[in-house]
Amino acid sequence: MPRVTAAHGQEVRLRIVDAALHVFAELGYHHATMQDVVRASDLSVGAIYTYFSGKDELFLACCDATAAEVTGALADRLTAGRSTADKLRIGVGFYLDTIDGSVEGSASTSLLVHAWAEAEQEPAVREMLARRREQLVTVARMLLADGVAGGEVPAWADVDALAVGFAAMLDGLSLIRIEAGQRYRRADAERQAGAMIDLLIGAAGTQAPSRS
Amino acid sequence: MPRVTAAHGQEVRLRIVDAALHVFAELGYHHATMQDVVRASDLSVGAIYTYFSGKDELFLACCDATAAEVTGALADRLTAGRSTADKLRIGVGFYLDTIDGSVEGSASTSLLVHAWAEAEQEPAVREMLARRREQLVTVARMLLADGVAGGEVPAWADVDALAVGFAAMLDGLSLIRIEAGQRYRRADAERQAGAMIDLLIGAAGTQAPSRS
DNA sequence: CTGCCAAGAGCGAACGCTCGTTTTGAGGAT
DNA sequence: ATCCTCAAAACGAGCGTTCGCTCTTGGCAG
Repeated sequence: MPRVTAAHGQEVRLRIVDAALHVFAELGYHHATMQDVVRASDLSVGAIYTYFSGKDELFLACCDATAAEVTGALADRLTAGRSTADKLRIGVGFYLDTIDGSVEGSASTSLLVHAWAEAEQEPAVREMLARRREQLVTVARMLLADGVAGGEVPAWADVDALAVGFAAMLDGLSLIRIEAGQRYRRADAERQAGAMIDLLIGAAGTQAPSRS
Repeated sequence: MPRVTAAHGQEVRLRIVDAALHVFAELGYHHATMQDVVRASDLSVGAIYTYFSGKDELFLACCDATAAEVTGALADRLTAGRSTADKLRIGVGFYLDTIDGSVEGSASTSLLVHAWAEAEQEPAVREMLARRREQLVTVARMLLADGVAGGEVPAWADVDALAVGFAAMLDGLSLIRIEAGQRYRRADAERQAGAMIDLLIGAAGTQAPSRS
């Protein structure tokens, strides 16, 4: 019979994940040590090992936590947009927020890039990324399909392909953010994604180009 | 006065980099050990340390080597295209080749993703990535500017922003490739990038959309 | 052309250190 | 008194790197 309630257990788990999130995001998976997590969480080694089997499981829990949080919040924000172009811009804005870490509990990009690096070695990480991808692409596809239905996006557009391409661009922008370091300006990223959206909207009502 | 020729030194250096390239690409920067590199190169620990000051310098040399090789080969291939759409498609095709490792001496994506992960901790890695980015974007910008001049790309397009966005999408596709693992199909990636190109070409001759 | 010799390339066992994990014992709630 | 949780010390594996030795090389004297 456990001496503490199950709720308390969840609370401690959350506290650990939250601490680990910041540590992993700042130092990266490999440079971060369990001691760092211990310090950040104000707990002890033993406590962490009673809740997580090891560093890798902890890392996975962090990734899962952010991914869930982010996709949930995205759906909320999208309801605010009226036109498809609006919603796309809101979506981009939100994604850039998560990059900055402005979204509650997510230093998401700094974390994700380490997940991608680990993905080749750790199937569990890869699966987590694949789930995230599916959610991201699904949202994009919905938005684009609505746009086609409303005549805002050209009818000949390959919606499935564009959705993936769009999602890819967003992740690519987050890589650029890393490369830019201090020089990163959010407005630049917004303009770059916006240019793509303009292309989408601007091509509405045209004929499909011939593949020469 | 060196006891061996400078040419021989370069040869050994190349041999080490080549071996390290494969090891890093397969295992990742952190999981790869110097012993792995030693085995792959058929040399000894000492030999490697006479040519490189440490693991990090070796990794950087690998990144530099692929980046240089890739951008060089890209310029070659682009001369084959006639229209801007053609050249863009060739560029995309080439990029996807480097992802597959079809391009000589580059398992480039598997390597780059580890570079991105390290970039936050290692300024030298970040600078290397920034250089690569500049070259990539420059090529894209040139292509797009030509397209505008030739009327293939809408005159109102924000060429600078689109060039960055396009480059971002390519890197994003390589992340998707990692996520997909075995399920990756090159044709899919070609279609996704192609859809973006179609958008660009399809919007030619239109008016700029109003920012509602 | 031939043999000699220092300089430095190549080698790999050993080192020291870090870090993930385990273990043990104290503390507190029941 | 007892059981559970947590803290902290200790462990041991694995890593990058060093260092002293051996072997090879290429200029050079004869």
